[in-house]
Amino acid sequence: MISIHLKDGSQRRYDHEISGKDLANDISVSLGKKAVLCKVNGVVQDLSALIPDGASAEILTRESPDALEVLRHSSAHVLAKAVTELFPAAQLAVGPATEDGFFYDFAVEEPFVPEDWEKIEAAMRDIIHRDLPFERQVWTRQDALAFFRKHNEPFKVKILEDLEADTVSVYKIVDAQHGDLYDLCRGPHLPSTKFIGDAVKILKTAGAYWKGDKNEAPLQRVYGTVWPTQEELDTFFRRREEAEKRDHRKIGAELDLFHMQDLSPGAVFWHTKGWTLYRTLRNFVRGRIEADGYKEVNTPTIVDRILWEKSGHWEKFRENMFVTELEDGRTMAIKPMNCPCHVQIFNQKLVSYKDLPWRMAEFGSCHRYEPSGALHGLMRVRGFVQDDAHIFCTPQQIVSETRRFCELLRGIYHTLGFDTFFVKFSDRPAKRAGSDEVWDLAESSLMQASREAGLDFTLNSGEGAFYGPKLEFVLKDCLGRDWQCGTLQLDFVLPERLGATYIQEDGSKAHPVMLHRAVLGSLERFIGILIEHYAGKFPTWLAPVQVVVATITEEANGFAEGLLQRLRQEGIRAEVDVRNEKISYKIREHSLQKIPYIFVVGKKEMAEDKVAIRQLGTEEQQVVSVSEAIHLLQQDIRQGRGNPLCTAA
RNA sequence: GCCGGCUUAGCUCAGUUGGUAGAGCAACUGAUUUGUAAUCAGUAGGUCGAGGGUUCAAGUCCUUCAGCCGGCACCA
Repeated sequence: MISIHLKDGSQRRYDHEISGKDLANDISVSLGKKAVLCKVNGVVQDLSALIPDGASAEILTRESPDALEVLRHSSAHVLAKAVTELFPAAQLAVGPATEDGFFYDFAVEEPFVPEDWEKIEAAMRDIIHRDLPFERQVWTRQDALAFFRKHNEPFKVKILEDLEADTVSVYKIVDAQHGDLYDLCRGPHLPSTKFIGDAVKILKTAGAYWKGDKNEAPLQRVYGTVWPTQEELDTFFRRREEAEKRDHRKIGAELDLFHMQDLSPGAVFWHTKGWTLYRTLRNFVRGRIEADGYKEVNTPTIVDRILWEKSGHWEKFRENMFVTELEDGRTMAIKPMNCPCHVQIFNQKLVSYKDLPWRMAEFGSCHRYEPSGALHGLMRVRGFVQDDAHIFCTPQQIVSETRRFCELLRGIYHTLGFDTFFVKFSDRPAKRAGSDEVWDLAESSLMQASREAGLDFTLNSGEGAFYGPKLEFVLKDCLGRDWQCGTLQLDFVLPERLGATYIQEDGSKAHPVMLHRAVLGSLERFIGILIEHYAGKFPTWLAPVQVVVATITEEANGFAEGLLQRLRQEGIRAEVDVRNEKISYKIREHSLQKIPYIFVVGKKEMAEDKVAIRQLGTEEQQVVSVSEAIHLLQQDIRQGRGNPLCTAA
């Protein structure tokens, strides 16, 4: 006996075991054929699934949020069908739903070109309109193996060979006209292709490898997106356009913040305004960490390979390091990270347990020879500065230091305009240093510390650093995109490898625990994120130029210059515009440059020792005395964070 | 690094079937002294990413390399 709760509030009871077909008929009647899926005991199923006795089931339409993944997965199957219709030689690999769409991987003789996208999309629409049923079948693994071998689908065969189950479910898109498509799949799927609807679009194609391994077969991946309604599809594209408008590479050029060029791929030429932003951000973090008990240091950029061999980086990251041979035969590496250098400072004196925790910070300039294909504006560069620090402490201090770090991080993110972030816990990777016992201890310590710090985290299995487990702090920008920035890594390995010790209370020596941590990650990347988060409209305290004094006529030039001096004396980043141009022209130009304030001065203001203030994003003006104007500006700067101009799309 | 695409003036782009480059904005010069998102006129600006090849002739076709873009892989 099961009861089904329908969306319209009514309830249906069945006193016998029923099949999805019964259910579909029944629901079709009661919901006017809108039902496409059911949720049984919280799990989304298609209507062909049997519903066990005593199950609680709920009917879903394709518009239900629970059905979104199914909608996308079914679309991936239709994509597979479209491609096999157009390219009969294509072999199917896998095709899952993604965060905002789906893809399918194919082995094809010729890579897809953009002209193919339209053909594929048209074929998909045709399949959708032909309304072909999805039919679930259960086969023995042996039958499935035989079938896919016979039909020359080697990837499906590989999947089956790796499976242990005796039976597998196979979905068939029934198509008497052009041939059925059988795909190995757990499901669930929509009842038929028409339920996918018209809000579907092929986005792009890309190269990929079977199982993501470049030693395996090369594949062509076709990406698409699909939404329950056209409106949602439109919103999706509007969002992408908004993200494109905010692209830090575009805004960086428009606002004259920085440039990059072939001469040094993956390195930044910071222009004055960008560098001002950079220094402002760095000094802000510097102030926060100094207040939190960190001691800043600075270590060499070029260091003998011996150190990197000891730390283990040479073995693991040799290919990603810039290396130089000296005349005397020594091999030096440009430092890819700061930790081994910090240990050298730690090792320069005899450290007592009383000196711990020692919070050693560095705005460390690092260089990594990243693969050319990985470079992406400021987001992934070869030369960057980390807001790095290493906390040398005792095992007993791990919890309190973790908690302390989380508070620091929360405060910094808040001031920078990010209130939402989440945490990932990454445990031991396959390739690692240190014994399993050490890893057991490190993971449990960090886990406990995270809990006690009140962190809500998700597990990111196998993604830890080679020397220890890590926490990753991922923030969300005002477009809802995720950016991994902060990190806290627990390390029992490096102190031992590099011979770091301190004297314990009983006079014996012990290796300290090392916490690697960064809040922003890389200054370069974080500025990229800030640019996109604020769309270039930085809060006043961060803005490279905070105010422009703009004159209306030449007569006011002297007054404007005087005002400029006064503003600069107050520590305000001010510029003056005395060009022979109309005021509307100047307003337009400085507004496009996202200058937070324009102080307009003409004859009237000069006579009364006043300024007309115009704030970015508003059209009103306020005429106030010069001292009041400075006060208002300083108040805004002090207020720090916040920016009403940063609105989500 | 892999797959695909792209590279023409400072920027955004156009350039027909191969016949030695064009627009808008910016820049510069002059006029204009202006009241809150573009004043007018004129001038100048290009080894068409770099190298090699095909051709009477290459921005256009072929090829090698570099960089960039979108993914993949990588990310201490």
